[in-house]
Amino acid sequence: MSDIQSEQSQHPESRITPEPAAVAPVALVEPIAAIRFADFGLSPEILRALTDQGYVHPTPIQAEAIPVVLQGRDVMGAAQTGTGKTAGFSLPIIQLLLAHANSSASPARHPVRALILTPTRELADQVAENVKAYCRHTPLRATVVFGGVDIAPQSAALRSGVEIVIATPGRLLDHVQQKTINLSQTHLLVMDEADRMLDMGFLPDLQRIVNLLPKERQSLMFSATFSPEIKKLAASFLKNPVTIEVARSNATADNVTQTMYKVNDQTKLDAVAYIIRERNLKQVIVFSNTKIGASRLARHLEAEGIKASAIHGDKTQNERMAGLEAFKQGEIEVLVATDVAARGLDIAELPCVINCDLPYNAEDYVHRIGRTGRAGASGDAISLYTDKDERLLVDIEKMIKHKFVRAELTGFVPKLRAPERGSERSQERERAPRGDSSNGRTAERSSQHTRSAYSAGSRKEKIDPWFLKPYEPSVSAVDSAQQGQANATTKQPKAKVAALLGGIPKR
DNA sequence: AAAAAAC
Repeated sequence: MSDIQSEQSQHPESRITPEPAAVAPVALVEPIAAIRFADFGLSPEILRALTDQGYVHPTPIQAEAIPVVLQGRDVMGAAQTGTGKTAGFSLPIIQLLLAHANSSASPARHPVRALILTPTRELADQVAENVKAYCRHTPLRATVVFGGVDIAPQSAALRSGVEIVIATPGRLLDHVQQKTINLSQTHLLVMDEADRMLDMGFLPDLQRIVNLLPKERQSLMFSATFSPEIKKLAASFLKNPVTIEVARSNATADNVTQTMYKVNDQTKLDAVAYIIRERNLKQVIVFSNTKIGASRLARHLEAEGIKASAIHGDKTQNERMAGLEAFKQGEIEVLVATDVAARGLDIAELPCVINCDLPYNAEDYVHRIGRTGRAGASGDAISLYTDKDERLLVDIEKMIKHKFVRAELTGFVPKLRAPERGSERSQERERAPRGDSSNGRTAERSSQHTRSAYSAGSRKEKIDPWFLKPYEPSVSAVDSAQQGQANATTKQPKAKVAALLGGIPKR
């Protein structure tokens, strides 16, 4: 570590040298030449689909996961962002469905046999595209189901018969209620971004869905981040699981250069514009912690002549999808996003990610910067922080087990502006454009899932040096209240989770 | 603290 420190203090912007890993870093991403997909006994149809896409050798997570899933085992899989987790679970699932003929005498010739859950609609869409490509030469059919779009075509697709459904939780339950989907034959469950799916906000819906599945089933969980607490919760959904870790959980991708710039709250937006100009960035995602902040930053960049667009949960689904697509097509240089875009999204060769705000959850930092440096490519992650963010910064350092160099943004001259009156927030609310969101559902939705009482609480003020303590991450909202206190009791949050699970009303 | 996820 000490050599890393000194190296960085000489070159404040130099890359964060990764900790010596058990395996050479690149080996965690690079396909393994000694193994071929054909070695796993995958059907010729699947192999043909892989050949279509030019895939011959599996990545390490794929090499480890595929045989284990084929054996019928439950899996808890951790691998860094951009290392091929999707294929790691999709390929063996497809193989299992092909190998075990449908034994159901159900009137539907194609009962749903595998369910893949994701935390965002765009990710569901992306995973579905992948799965469909892998199924292309097989008789299996896959469809995607998520909210914010017309339900009728989804119902039609489900009626026509599909073996694999990729879904976000809310709309899936909607289909359950409307009886357009039957999960009684669904013996395969995958939770993508599993730690997020087990977050307090998702857990009730998740529990309802799991209750609809056969007890005899195979369950798989994948993510780049698993806190110890979430691991325990995850285990309660798994039966004698095999843990697959091709790198330490919570590790950032090794090939991403991470930079931390201290900035002033008032000049943040200028700082982002400055960085984009200075580095001549033509393709960058900028993360904001709030929907309002994302919209405001996008407007600011546009005013600066930078082609930008915001995506967040108050945009219509059409706007979200159009924004993402425009960004992928290069029509937009900057995609300003909330954490709706933090996880899973695979944007080819994205060179850079900027955190305009440090994320509240350290885990999200790993996922956000994981949008760059995928599939072995190199990437840049630039984060802005203010003096109020020191605690968040330390949380991130503890989790990824790296200490950042706190750099200054030199040569940066913020624009002068008329001083604002009143709180920034209330002003922004007044200024928030109507059309920015609204299909009219927004207010309704935000009030509908009430904030849980568990999210209340405060962090401790004083912190010990991070390197003296083992990593004790936040479990989303579950124990954020407790984690601040020294020797946080783990009993209490667990009891709360149990109470919540037990207290979920049946629909 | 916030965001996400059904209508």
